[in-house]
Amino acid sequence: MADRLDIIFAALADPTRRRILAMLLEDDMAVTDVAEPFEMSLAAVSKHLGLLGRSGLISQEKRGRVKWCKLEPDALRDASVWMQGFGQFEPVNLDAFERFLDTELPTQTETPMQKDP
Amino acid sequence: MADRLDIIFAALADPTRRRILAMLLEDDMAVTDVAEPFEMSLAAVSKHLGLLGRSGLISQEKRGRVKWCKLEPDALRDASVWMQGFGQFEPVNLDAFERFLDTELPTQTETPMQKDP
DNA sequence: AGTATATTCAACCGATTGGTTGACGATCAG
DNA sequence: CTGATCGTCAACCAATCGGTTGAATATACT
Repeated sequence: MADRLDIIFAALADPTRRRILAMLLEDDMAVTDVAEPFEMSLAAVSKHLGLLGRSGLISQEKRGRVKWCKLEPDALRDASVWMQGFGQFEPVNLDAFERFLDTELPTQTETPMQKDP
Repeated sequence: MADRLDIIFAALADPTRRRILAMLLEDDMAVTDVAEPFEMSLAAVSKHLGLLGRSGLISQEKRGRVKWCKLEPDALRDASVWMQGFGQFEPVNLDAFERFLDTELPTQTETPMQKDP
């Protein structure tokens, strides 16, 4: 019964999940690496990833014993279109985007993943 | 503790609330008139409106005994900017907007409000 | 084979959500 | 004043959410 938009917006309504999406914006990641910077159990993050997967915002592909998580920005298009329906505001704002990156990827002082030696 | 984006996305995650927003896109409305097309109690719709008000997506102004609800599309800008951060997709798509109007304002066969005699 | 790593599953918990109902305070009309 | 209308409040309910823990499964390493 739950509409696709219901699921997408609900998925976006959690800061942990938004942070995960922002992390995946930079690169595909394994579940364990996604979980590393969060102060919660791996199982909790796994649940978040499951929800994101069901919403279509990410895809997950298991290779060997590690499950790779990949951002699927297309899934945001529906939600974006819906919001643009109210859009008296301008489409893209690069300044705002830079602030967005600063805000959503705050203290990336430690590098949880090692892909660039 | 809940971030502004949390509240906005959570507000958008409910089909009743999205439909209310789409209704208010056409015109300001009183609470009772907003509630009319929904198959739920007035109190339930009042709660939805309260949540939308707290999220900033609408404003409410009481004039006499009727409380007028007004869309505040500016509040969507934060969320929109956040989503545009993932935006490989084009900013505005008018075709999609037309489909959006068809989908979100489905059977407007009856006119719940009488403002145009 | 045996052990370590990656991930999920299942049961549980407290808090929140979306809905109901009935009572209630304002405000308007007669 | 009386009565109808507008809207919220309070208490309740079932379902979902975000988290925990411990066990289970599957793959890799040696």
